Amino acid sequence: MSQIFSLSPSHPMPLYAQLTRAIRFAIATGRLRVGEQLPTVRQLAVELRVNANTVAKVYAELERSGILETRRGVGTFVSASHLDGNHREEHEKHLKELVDRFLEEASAMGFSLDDLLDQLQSRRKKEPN
Amino acid sequence: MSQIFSLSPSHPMPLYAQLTRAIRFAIATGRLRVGEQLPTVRQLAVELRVNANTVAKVYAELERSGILETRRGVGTFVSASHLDGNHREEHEKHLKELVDRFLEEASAMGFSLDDLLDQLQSRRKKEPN
DNA sequence: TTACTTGTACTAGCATCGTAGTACAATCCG
DNA sequence: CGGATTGTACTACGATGCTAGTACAAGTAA
Repeated sequence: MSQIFSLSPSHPMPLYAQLTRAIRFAIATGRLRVGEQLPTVRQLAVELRVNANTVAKVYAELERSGILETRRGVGTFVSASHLDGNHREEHEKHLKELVDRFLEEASAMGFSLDDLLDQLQSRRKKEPN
Repeated sequence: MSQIFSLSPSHPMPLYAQLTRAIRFAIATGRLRVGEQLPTVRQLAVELRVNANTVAKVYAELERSGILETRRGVGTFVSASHLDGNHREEHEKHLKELVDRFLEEASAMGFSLDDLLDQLQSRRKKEPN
């Protein structure tokens, strides 16, 4: 179990945000499965050369989001609750919010909804450009 | 010419960013037309209850982006250059970058490209929801 | 030239935020 | 019980970033 996640201290995005995103991504893509245990806060802190508190904050935040569960003295695990209907609704809401922000930013840059759709469509097959 | 732009000091987005976006938006939507003069840095600073430097920074940044032109002792104006081919290419590049960030964030949240497309498609006619 | 208007440079203060350090609390397991 | 392991609370430091203040520079117009 080496090199689970990787952080870039030089990157402008704060460490805790990088880690949050990495964990979410790992779960979303199935690299971390429901019920699986995550590394200990101290363990992960050492591996990532980061303070234990930073990891703890991330775990706590993800628990509030309902995608992790933590039991003291035992560890932190991938929760199953993010699969049920209630959380899927929340998830949908987050998608809407993300798209809202996206549209706002785009329109401030002078792009129309169709510009965005075109650009997104062009990503369907080919990665490059 | 009152209430050109409006800023929310309480909003988490910094004032300069709010103003930048507002100006870009005004130009993109035609509320500010090519060649039109913007308020003086001091004028606008007073109206928005903001320091003149804040406005100046925004004007300077927008000039670097090529969408404003400023002449000392005269004022600041909407540039015409953002219409020509060269700048349209830059603009296209920015769209790609925006979409890149968007896709990254979305995938970290577990959404697929198709999820995004669906959500965007549903915005085509109706605003609500 | 001189007074006036415009944008600009430089600085400092202030707030916010991210991270680390240290000490604490809950749980497990022998 | 008692040691070990887990997550947690609290604090403080450092860095960054935003904004304001003040003084300056460049251009205009009489």
